[in-house]
Amino acid sequence: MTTRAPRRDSVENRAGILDAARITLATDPRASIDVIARSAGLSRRTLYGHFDDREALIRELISVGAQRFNGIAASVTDEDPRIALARLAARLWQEAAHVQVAAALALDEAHVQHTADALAPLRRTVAALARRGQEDGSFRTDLAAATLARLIEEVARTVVSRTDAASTGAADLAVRTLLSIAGLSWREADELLSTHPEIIDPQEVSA
Amino acid sequence: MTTRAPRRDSVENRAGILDAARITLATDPRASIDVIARSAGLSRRTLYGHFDDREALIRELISVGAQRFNGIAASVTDEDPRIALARLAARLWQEAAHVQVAAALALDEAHVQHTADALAPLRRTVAALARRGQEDGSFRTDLAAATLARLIEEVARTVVSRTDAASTGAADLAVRTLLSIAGLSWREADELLSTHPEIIDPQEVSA
DNA sequence: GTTATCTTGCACACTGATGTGCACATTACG
DNA sequence: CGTAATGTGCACATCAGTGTGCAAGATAAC
Repeated sequence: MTTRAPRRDSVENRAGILDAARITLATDPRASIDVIARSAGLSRRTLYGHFDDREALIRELISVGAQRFNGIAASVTDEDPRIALARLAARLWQEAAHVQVAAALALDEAHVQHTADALAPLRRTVAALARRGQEDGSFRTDLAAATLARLIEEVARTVVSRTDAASTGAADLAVRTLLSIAGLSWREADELLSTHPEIIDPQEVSA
Repeated sequence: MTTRAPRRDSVENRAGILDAARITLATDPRASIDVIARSAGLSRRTLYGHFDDREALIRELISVGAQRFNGIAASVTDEDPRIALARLAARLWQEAAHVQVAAALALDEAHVQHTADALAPLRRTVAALARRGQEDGSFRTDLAAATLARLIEEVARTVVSRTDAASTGAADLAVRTLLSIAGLSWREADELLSTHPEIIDPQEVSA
């Protein structure tokens, strides 16, 4: 009665489905199961062997993605809220492939709740950042901290989902936009990014 | 063979359907024909008497809304690009009821093209504004004019569609956000709005 | 090489939505 | 009032998508 180990191809296929779903749903959040399965090189029937439901597939996608995000949020420890925000935006941007689905699914009425729950840690990070930024005078204070945090989230989602991730300078644009929203003048943001070039292009550290 | 004049109730019902569609689709861009018809107090069958198609209904919705928008864009004639942008944002915001559908439909893959075409004049206005703002040094110059214009559009759409239009200060938030995106520091935006309170609250002119 | 595990195609039942035809009732218009 | 124009309910055909059952074939694990 000793259960056999799961087959290698099976495990790969499951991962393949998640990849395909990530890519496909980023463009069209309501792509059919068939399209997803085909784009993973599998049959629709097989997909149902790996996931009970469309729901199940999407929930897993969200959960896995959210973990990634929350991990990134936790990894940003800069004292200066301006730098922290910039770095957070840049790191999330590097995860573009993963971010886009999240951005698309976050608007889907059916998954709003799950997404919100899964991203709670990230949201807390942003909220704390907004508060700190206001306290030390580097962020705008014409909006309540909560409002500012919300605004940052929404604009981040927009920039991520409505920008061609491949285009050059996209990460730069995203970071600058968020700093503007936080209340920095564009010159200030510009100066900040000149002083810390590694934020946008991590490879430049040693250059 | 002389055709009779169209019945009054018929005309009213047609308008009622458009209203209902505007309200319903703003929340859920893929609401069914049945839901729209019912919410207009009519039967699904009747709706098909007024519009050939779901397509036809939506296209008319977009066309009518776009005319409104373009009209507003044309009405903003301030010399100062900062004030022009603020006023444009505020006026569009007052049209919240109409704006929300447009914002929702603009993302719908099936109608992107039509929406884009219909809103071309508004888009041109924004583009010109971005250019002028950069030339006279009041807007940011770290982004190309075209990029800035695009960014303004996208953020505007986000703010409009993701804000509770009824909440107090929502218009204020929208205007401030767009000025930030344009490159103004929040203090500058704050000062601008203090100097021109009529931008956000047109009733205050005589107060 | 056996065998359990996977994949596949096909048929099927089900659902929600679209668009149409038609007969009947209702109502505004002249 | 008479009539054309509208609204309504119902049946129907169609379509796309979901999820399941099953038998046959392929293949990785042991």
